Formats: sequence, structure tokens, C-alpha cells
Amino acid sequence: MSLAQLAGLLAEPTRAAICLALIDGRSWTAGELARYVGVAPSTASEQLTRLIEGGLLAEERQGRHRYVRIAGPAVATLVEDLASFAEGGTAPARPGGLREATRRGAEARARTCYDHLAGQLGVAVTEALLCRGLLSEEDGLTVTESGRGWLAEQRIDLPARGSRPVVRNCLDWTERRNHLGGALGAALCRAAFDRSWVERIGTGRALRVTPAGQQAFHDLLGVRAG
Amino acid sequence: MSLAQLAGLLAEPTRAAICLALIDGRSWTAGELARYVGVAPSTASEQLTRLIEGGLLAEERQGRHRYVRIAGPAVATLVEDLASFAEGGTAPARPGGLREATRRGAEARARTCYDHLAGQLGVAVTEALLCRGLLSEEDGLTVTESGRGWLAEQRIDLPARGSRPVVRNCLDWTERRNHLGGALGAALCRAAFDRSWVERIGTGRALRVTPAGQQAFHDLLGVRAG
DNA sequence: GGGATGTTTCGGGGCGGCCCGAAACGTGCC
DNA sequence: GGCACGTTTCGGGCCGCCCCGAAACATCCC
Repeated sequence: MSLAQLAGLLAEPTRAAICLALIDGRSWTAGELARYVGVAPSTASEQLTRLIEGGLLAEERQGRHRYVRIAGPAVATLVEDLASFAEGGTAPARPGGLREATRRGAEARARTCYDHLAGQLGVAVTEALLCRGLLSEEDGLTVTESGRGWLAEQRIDLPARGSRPVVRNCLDWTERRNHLGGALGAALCRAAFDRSWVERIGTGRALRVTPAGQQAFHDLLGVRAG
Repeated sequence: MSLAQLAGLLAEPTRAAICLALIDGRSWTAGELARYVGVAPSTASEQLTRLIEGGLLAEERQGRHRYVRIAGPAVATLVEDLASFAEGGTAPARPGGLREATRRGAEARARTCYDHLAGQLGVAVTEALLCRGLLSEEDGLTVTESGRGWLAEQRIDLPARGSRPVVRNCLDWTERRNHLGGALGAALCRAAFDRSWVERIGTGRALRVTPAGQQAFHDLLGVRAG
């Protein structure tokens, strides 16, 4: 692919809006995106196909839904750099100013990775689940019996085995260690949002751990967060 | 400016080729670029205007020539990231792989900044010129009498005072110290190329100091390069 | 099976913009 | 002044593609 082709993918307001909507790593369905950016479903469908073919987005089909998300951290960084240059009129620049450093610091502490927790928080939670025997790494990553019990206690639904693996190791690019992805990772992340343990900082992927969240992560998993 | 507008600037093969041609920081005239990318001068002129208005390029008019260059390091980084993503199909990614780290290491040692020397080499040369009293910082940056003599000895033409300042401090974004820009900085850089003291590594801004260059920088300025 | 919902395919209208050539403009040189 | 050269402005041809609506398809639920 050429530079012009790549840039062309982001050069239309519709496609740019789609990428910006997905920048935090969450998955959206094609219809949601169509409504969000204000185009007909047919139009969104075509543009999504193009973005996927261009390697900017990844899709996951579930029944009649087409879930779509940013293809990887490299894409997210690229889009963010472009957007920040476009907005600020000036420099993202590699060494980065104070603001950039602050943002990266926040992301290093806690952020979403697609739809689950990452950064120091994500890794710490995963470690804690392993230490306490709620997850096991013996035979690939699996949820243990006591893990099932714990999840039930916490009223976190263990997702049924669908097309998506329940647990999956996901390499953390700041911590360089694994954190928990998969359907369970997503469920934990959703719970953390629903219970106001974490909230987004701005529109990016960075998260703030709320006081309630610090309490909860400590009490439930012995994790000191924030 | 919006993300789509910014991306749109790079979304046409002609404009993308122009930006890639300028990626190493050198200045080209409008006509040169037109021939290089294979379009009519009128077309190049229009596209250049658009790129300048978009903040990606900077221009400097001298007589009937229109010199044009990348607007700053932020733009260069942006274009390089996009190009590397487009080519590699995969990741530039902030933390960067080995290849990226190697490139950045090379750039940190020696590179061009627009049309003059930067990186450790550029800073070292500038320091040496100051130490030896060839440049003075007393009353703004100026060339001293002995500096003029030294340049004559080296057969480096001290550029006549034109629209461009002869010497100018240019903040180095890896060394965080000043290096020499302006017309003299460009003349020194040109001399270094002409005399094969340095050569480009690949198509980017990174430079390699040749054995002859190591000898010359050491003998003439006491600079240990490479 | 039948209906509701989400998605895709297809055809066509319409706009934007890329590119060129011709002519005008500015500058430098003889 | 007159010529050469680099650049810009303007008009116009032409292609690409963005977007929509209608219809077809796929899936899920009753």
C-alpha cells in the first residue's frame, strides 16, 4: 500500500469519524457506527469494508452483527498522532511536550486495550487473578473452579463459550507482560465501568481509577491501584 | 483543521510524493519538484500552495525561485510514520521494534535538519566552532574574523547576506541543545556531502560519517565523530 | 414459517478536485 | 529595453468516488 492510499482511507470525513469513534479500542456494530456518524447503513458498510481491507480496522462477525474495532495499537497511535496534529495545528513530535507525556503516563497506569483493561492496572489485575488461583496457566489460560465461584460472588457473568475465547493472554505493550483479554477480560472491564471503578480521562484510552475503584480493587484482589 | 482534511493533503499520489521527496529536510524549488514527481509546473504550484496552507510545508521565496521544505520535525515524523505503516503493512508503534530503534539511534548520532547538520554530530561541530572562536555568541550568533579566515582556508564560501540569516541557532530535538542553522549551516552541510565526509543512510534523514569524515572532523575541529 | 432486524449489493446522481495548456506575471541577466 | 526562465492564474475536461435508496440476503426470535 502506498502512503497516498493509506492517507486516502482517512481523508473522508465519514471514514475519519469512524476511526475516531473507535480510537479507544471498543468494538461497535456497523449499524451503531452508521447512526453515530450520520450516514446510511449501506454507506457505512462500504466504508467499513474499505477500512478493513486497508488494515486499519479488524472485524469480528457474530450472527447478524458485524463488530468492528481498531486493528491494533499501531493504528491507534497513528490515528491519534494525526488527529492531534490536525487539532493542535502543531506538533505531536516524538519527544513530546508535557501534555503528551502526561497522557502517556496516564495510559501507562491504566487504559483500555480494545475492550478490556490494560496498562499497570490490567497487568496487576491479571497477576492477582493468577496468584489467587482464580485463573490457571497450567494448560493454556483457563478459569478455575474457584474462579467460577468468585465471579458468581461478584455477580460478573462468565460469558458463554461463543466464537470468542473466554480468556486470552494479550501482550501489554507498555508493561511487556500479559494481561487478560478475551470475553472475560471484556466482562471485567464492563463491570469496572458499570460499578464506577474506573472512568475515562477525556476521549482517549486512558482511564482514571476512582476512589471506589481503589477500594474495590484492593478489597477484592489486593491490588493497589491509582 | 480536521483529521480528514489533514489526511486529504497526503491522499493524492502527487502530494504524497512531494512530501516524501522532502522528508530529509532539504529545500527544493517548485520546478524541481514538478519534474521529480512528473506533473506540470502549474499543477505542482497549486499542490504546493495547498500543502503550505495546510501547515505541512514551509516556503522561502528567493527571487524568482520558491524554495519549499517540510515545515518541521513533527511533520517529518508524521509522514515517516504513515509511510512506514503503509509500506510495512504493519506497526510503526510507539515503543518501536529493533529496526525502528536502530533508525532512531542513527538519527540521534547524525542527521540533517532541513539542510544543515544535526544530532550529536551537528551539536558537536557547533560547539567546536564556538570553542575555537570561529563563531561568537556575544551579540547574537555571529561569525568572527578568525571564523572568516578559517572558512576561506577550508574553501567554504561564506554565503552573502541574502534574505536568509547567515547563522542561526536551531534547537536540536534529540540533544536539546543548539546547533548551527542558517545559510552557513547549510554551506557546511553541503561541503560535508561534497567532500564525502557524510553520506545518507537509506532515504531518511540519518547520516553516516565516512572514515574520511571522521578524519576531517577530528583534524579540523577536534570532533570525534561516528 | 413468518416477521423483525442487521447487513450487503447494486445502480445512479452529483459533487469535488486533479490535471493540463495557454496566457499572464515577476525576476534576473544581457 | 528585451529576452529567458521560473512561477502563478484561469478555464475546462475528465475521472473518481461519496452517498443514497431499493432490493436482496442473513440471522434471530416467536
